Amino acid sequence: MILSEQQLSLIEEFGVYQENNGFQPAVARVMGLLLVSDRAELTFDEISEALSISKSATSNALNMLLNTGNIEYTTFPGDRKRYFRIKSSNWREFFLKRMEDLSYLNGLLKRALDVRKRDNPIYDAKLNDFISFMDYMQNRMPSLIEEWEKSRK
Amino acid sequence: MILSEQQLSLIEEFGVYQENNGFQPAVARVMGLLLVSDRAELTFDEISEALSISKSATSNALNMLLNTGNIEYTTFPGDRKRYFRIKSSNWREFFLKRMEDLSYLNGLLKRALDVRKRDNPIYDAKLNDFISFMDYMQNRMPSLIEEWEKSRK
DNA sequence: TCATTAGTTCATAATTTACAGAACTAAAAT
DNA sequence: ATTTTAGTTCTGTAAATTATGAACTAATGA
Repeated sequence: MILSEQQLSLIEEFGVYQENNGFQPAVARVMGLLLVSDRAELTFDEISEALSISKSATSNALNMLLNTGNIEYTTFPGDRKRYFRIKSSNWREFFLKRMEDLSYLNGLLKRALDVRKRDNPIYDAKLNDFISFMDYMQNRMPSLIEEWEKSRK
Repeated sequence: MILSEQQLSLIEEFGVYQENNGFQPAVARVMGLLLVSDRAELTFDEISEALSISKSATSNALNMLLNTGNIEYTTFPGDRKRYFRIKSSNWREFFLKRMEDLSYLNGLLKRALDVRKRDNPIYDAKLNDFISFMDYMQNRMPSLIEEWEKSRK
C-alpha cells in the first residue's frame, strides 16, 4: 500500500490525538490508518506492514478496537482474510460518549457538593453554576440533535 | 484534617476520572482533595499529609496545577504559607476546552476526507455527516450558553 | 547568628506500558 | 499428509512514568 506524505503525517497527528484519549500508540495509529487510507477496508498484513508494527502488536490493536466497538470487519467467500474498517456508526457514538463522560463528571461534582461542609458558601455557588450549566446542556442535547437532523434535509 | 469515608472515596473516584483525563495520579488526588475538603483553601502541608504523599510529589502536583491554571492560591499577612484552592472560573473553561478538543478532532476528520481517495464514497458520506453535526454543535454553542444564562435569572 | 519554615530540586527506585520476537494453533490448500 | 495461511499467545525487555527521600535554598524568626 502506498501512503502519501499527507496521509502519513495525518496518521501520526490523529495517533497523538487518540493517545491523549487513552489509546495505546499502536492502537491509535491503526485507527489513523483506517481513517485515511484510500481503501476503507484493510487486512491484518496490510495494517502490520503499512505501520511497521509486529504481528503481535497488530493482533493486540485490532482486538482492542474490535472489543471497544471502534472497528469491525467483513469477510469474502473463498478468502480467509478479514477486512477491517472503522465502524461507521462510531462517529455519532463518539460524540455521545463524550457527553456521557461529562455527565459522569457532573455526578461526581454533585456528590462533592453533598459531602463537603464548606466554610465559605461562595465556592458552592460557583460549583452549582457549573452543575446547572451541565444539566442544561444535557437536557438540550436531544432537541439539538433533532434540530440538526431537520436542518439537513 | 479529618476526612469522612465519603470524602476519601470521592477523592479516589474523582482521581481516577482525572487520571483518564491525562493527569498524574497524585495530581488528580490533589484536585480531588481541594474539591471535597470542608475548607476550600488548604496549605502545602495539609495537602501532603491528607493524601500521604511526599513533599516532592506535593510540590510537583501543585506547580503542575498552577501552571495549567487549575488551581490558584492566596496568602495572608504575617503568614508565609500559601493557601491553595481550585480556580473557580475553571469549570466553565473545562467545558469549553472539551468543545475545542472536539473541533480539533473535526479538523483532523476534514483533512482525512481531503487526503484519502476513497474507493467507496459511502464511507465519505458517514464521515461528512459527523463533520456537519460537529459544525452545527459548534455554531449553536454560543447561543446555548446565552440561553442558559437567561434561563437562570 | 542560628534555627525554623516553606517549599524546590535532584538522583534514584519502583512500577507500568508497550512492543518485539518466537513459538504456537486451527483451518484451509495442495 | 503436510504445508501454508491467518492470525494468537507468551515471554522478555526497553522505555516511560511516577513517586520517594535526601539534600538544598531562600526567607523569616528567635
